[in-house]
Parts: sequence; structure tokens; C-alpha cells
Amino acid sequence: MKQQILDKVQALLPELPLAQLAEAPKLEEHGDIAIPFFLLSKERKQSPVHIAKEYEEKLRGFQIPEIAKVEAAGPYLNIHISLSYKAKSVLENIAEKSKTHSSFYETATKQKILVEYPSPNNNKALHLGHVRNIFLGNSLSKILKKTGNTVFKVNLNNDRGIAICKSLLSYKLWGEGKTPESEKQKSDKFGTYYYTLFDKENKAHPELKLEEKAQELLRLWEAGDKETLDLWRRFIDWMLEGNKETYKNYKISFDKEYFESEIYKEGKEIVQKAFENKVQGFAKDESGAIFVDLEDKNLGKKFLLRSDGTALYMTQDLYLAYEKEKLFHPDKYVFIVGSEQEYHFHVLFELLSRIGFGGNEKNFHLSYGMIYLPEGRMKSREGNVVEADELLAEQKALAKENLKERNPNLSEEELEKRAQIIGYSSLAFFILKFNPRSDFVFNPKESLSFEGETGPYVQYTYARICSILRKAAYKEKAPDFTEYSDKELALINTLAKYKDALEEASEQYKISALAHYLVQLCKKFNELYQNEPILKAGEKRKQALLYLCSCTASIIKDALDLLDIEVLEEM
RNA sequence: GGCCUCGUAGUCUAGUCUGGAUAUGAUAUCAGCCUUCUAAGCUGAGGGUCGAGGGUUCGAAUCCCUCCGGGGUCGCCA
Repeated sequence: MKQQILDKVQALLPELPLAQLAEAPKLEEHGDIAIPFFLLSKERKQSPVHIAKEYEEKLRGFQIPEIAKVEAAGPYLNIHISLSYKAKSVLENIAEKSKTHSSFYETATKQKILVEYPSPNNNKALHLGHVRNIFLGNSLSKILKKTGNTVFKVNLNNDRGIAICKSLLSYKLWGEGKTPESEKQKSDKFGTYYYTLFDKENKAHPELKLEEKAQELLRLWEAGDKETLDLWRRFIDWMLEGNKETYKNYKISFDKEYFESEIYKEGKEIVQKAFENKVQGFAKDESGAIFVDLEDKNLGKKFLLRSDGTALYMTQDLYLAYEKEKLFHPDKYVFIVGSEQEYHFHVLFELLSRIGFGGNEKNFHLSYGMIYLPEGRMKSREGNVVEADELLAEQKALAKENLKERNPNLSEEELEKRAQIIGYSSLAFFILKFNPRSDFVFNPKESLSFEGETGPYVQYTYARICSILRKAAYKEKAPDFTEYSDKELALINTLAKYKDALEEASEQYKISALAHYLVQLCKKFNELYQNEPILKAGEKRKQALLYLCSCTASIIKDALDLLDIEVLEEM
């Protein structure tokens, strides 16, 4: 819309480099298009205030029907688009798109994108850190898909290694043959107990040399010792089963799951071949270990094959890259992994680039910051974590309490359903509104509220709109667009910006842009709601306002869905 | 120590990539608004050396340099 008007102006004023100058003003009162004249002022040796004044007169003379007002404000020239033209153009587009369920923004590139998450260590129940990972992954996948990409989701289970062996040892020593069934516990929670128990006993009794014994168990596991493998299989199945249940609560599904235990030895050929082909930086040291020298990239030296020829973590990741390429042929890989692994991914992408596999342009590490508790960093080993299952259950319980107070006559079934949706949204929105890079402190008592910039605030706004439409028995019909007044201007302007928010979220993987947009949109609607009794307006104006309500609801629903949050028509 | 990253009101946060008009909101506090479309809402007030200093520019929270502070990471671990 703006572009069309800009084109018109450009045709009339060919001497102005509008594409370069024009910008969107920050303040509503400055209109829709602003042209600063600082640059021209230098060229023409005239004051920008003077030039702005000159063009104000010129532009007024043209009498462009879509332009309501042209105003020189100091060194700026502000252009106001006519309200009825704007309303028609913005709202009709929304109504059309929602009717056909099409996207408000489509990417030009339309890639096949593989999103890898949450890839947990399967030696413990999932906690708040994973929750952040999962929300980011779920939402990003939806956004990328909706904007025209094909998305695959894969999960790498880290189901082997020293951490698991600590749990195994602990269970062997103190488990007394108990099982999740015998203890009536969720199976991953049962397993987590033995992991933290190891740490506790290890600290209390260094004389038991538990670390060494765990190492020994790892050696047995790698040597294929049957007893160890059987015990591991039993234990890891408990963990995987428990994780799976959590995934269900958090609505994740995968196109493919990988298991480290199945691939941890792979990748030797890739490294060997790269060495033989003298790929840049690849070298062998005197003990026969192969490493790659990345000093030129400030990444140091990275070993890829031990002197005994066995693979390392990085080697396995190279192999996995090949496997994923073979199966999916994606254009782009997105890894959703905590910021503590940034170095690892810098190295991985550099290696992939050197062996001809696409570097930074094909791979992206969506890195997110740590979550701290008021008492410090979360440490699974020590058990001071907020567990994913409990977190969701608590939010739901809180929402339920709230609902009961507001609506004592709700059936238990309806209560349950609404509490589930509201609890989930408060959690998801709380996490997604942050810039993922930033660390934050999670205070369970204070962090999650239902007021202010929250999921429930957005849902509440949606429910309010639904209530109005219900009471008016609204049937969609294009209104008389001249019925709109300045009271609705802010809301209409914000609706027009949805496309930009979605574009930012999709192209720059910036989910928080969408969350912030939603808060802004709801705020504008609530302001209107408070000042304008919609159902009491005259018939024609009411029709126009209802149409606006309906469009707003469509956008809220569309954007919430991309954050993987459901809407409620009543709250 | 090297590298990465963050620093914006009591607390949390947007804006930084791509410099532009009066720095965005939330929360907490205080003062108002429910016989009127759902008060999980709205209005108003107070609260800021945008970590510090220098530079570039007509113009810097934004770009460059130095420094300070927090976090991460630097293994033939995963």
C-alpha cells in the first residue's frame, strides 16, 4: 500500500531519490511516510527545513486522492495516507487471506529446512532449559512452514557416554532392583534420581572412587559387555519413554530420530578421506591422531580421530551431517542448541565448509542463553532444576484456580480444557518473548503471571473480540470504509504491520518479534475497546467496527498459532 | 590469558545488523475507571549518566577504538 503511494509520488517528483530517503515514522502523528532532507541539504546547500517546505507545497499541488495530508515538520516531510483508503486496503487483504487460510507473508526462497532439536542427554528428565529449546523449535518450525518453506524436524538422542554410565553405576549399586513400575514413578524421573544420587554419593564418599568405576563401566559398554549392555538397554528405554511423554505434553513430533549409541563410532571414513585429499588444515600428529588446524579462523586445533583411530564427538557430527543430507537433501540446517556450544558449531560449520558441505550459508546455530534460578545456574547433576513436566502442571493448576474464581459455574471438563490451554500459553509466551540470546533468571514464584505482556493477555483480548462478534451475531460483510475514524487509526496501522513482524520472524528466525507484535496489537485493540462501545454504534459504523474486530481476531489467531498457542473463544 | 557474548528506570525488556524527530513496553509503587460489548482490561503519576571514556557524523542506545563489569567457552570429553 505504502509502496503504491510512494510510486505515485516518485512519478511526480522524479528528482527525489525516494527509495533511499523514505522511512516509516515512529510516531503516529507523523503520518505514514516520512522523508528526511538532511542528505539533500548537503547536496543543494540549502537548509533541510527549507527543502521540506518547498516539497510540501509541490506535493499539495498535485492533489493525490490517496493522500490525506502533507506536512513539513522541521527537516522532515510527513505524508498521511487517507484513512478510508488505508482501512480498505489493509482490512480487505486480511479478510481475504483469512478466508483462504493463506499466509500473510511468503518467503521468496522457499527452502527445504531441517530443524534439529531438542537433542537432550537422555540421562535425566527434561527441564526448563529444554523447555526453552522446545518452544523455540516448535514455533520456528511453524513459522518457517507457514511462510512457504518445507520443514523437517529431527532429534538426536545423546543416549550414551560417561553421564549415562554414572546413572547406571548408581542404579547398580543402590537400585535394589527397583523399577519405575514398582516405585510408581514416571520412568525418566525415576532414572534422574540415580543420576543425582551418583553426584551426592561421589561428593560424600570420595574413597569409593565412583568416577573411576563409571569410567570402567563405559569401557565395558564400549567393549560390548553383555551384562552392561542389557542393563543399559533397560535403563535407557525408561529414559526415552519418559522423555517421549514429555514431548507429547509439549506437542513435539519428529520426522526422524537419531541415536548417538548407533552412530558414535561413525565418521572415520569422512575424516580419513579429507586427510588423504589434503583438505585445508587436516593433519596427522606424531601419535597418528588426525586433527584439523583452524588457527587461521581463530578456532584453534580440533582433533577428529584419536591415535587409536576411534571417532570423537565432532567426528560423529560430521557423519550425522552426511546422513541427514542423504535422507532429506535440505537447503538449510538449523540447530537449536544452547549458547555454551557456540564454539562447537563454529568449528563444525567451518569443517563442513572445508569438506565441501556448505558452511555458514547453509548451517545456522540458533543459540539461546542460559536460564538461571534465583540460587544460581541450574545443574541437573545436583538436582536443582525446574522439571518440564512439573512446570507445565503447575502453570495449569494456577490457571485453573484463576478460572474457578472468575467463573465458578464452569464444568470440570471445560475447566480442565481451558486451564490446559492458558497454562501452556503463559509458559510459552513468557519464554518466546525474550530475545533467545539473553540469559535470564527464572523465579518460579514471580516469573509467570497472567497479566501484562503475557500469553493470557493476548488470549483474553481474543476472547473479548469473540464475545462481541457473538453478541452482534456478526456475519462477514465488507463495510463502508468511510465510516472509520481516527479512533481506529492506531489499530489499523498495527494490523498493517503484521506482515513485517512475520517477515522478520521468518527470515531472521526472530520469534520474539512476533510475540512483541502481538502484545502491541492487543494493546491497541484494548484501547479502542475501552473508548468505543462497539455494539452501541449506529448501524453502518457498527458494521465497520465489527469488520475491524473480526480482522483483528484473525491476525491474533494466526500469530498465536505460529507461537504454537491455541486460542479460546471464552475465558 | 585468547575467543564469543551480554550490559537500557527497583526488576524485566524493545530498539543495535540497516544511525534520524520526544529511548519501547511490562512489572512493582501511587492515584483514578466495573448498573454500560469479559476489570486476565483501561487512564494518569513518579522512576533513565542507554556500563564508562574517547572518536566518526549535520545527527549515535545504534558504527569504530580503549576500558570496566557479568556469563559462556578454550579436552585425543560429550
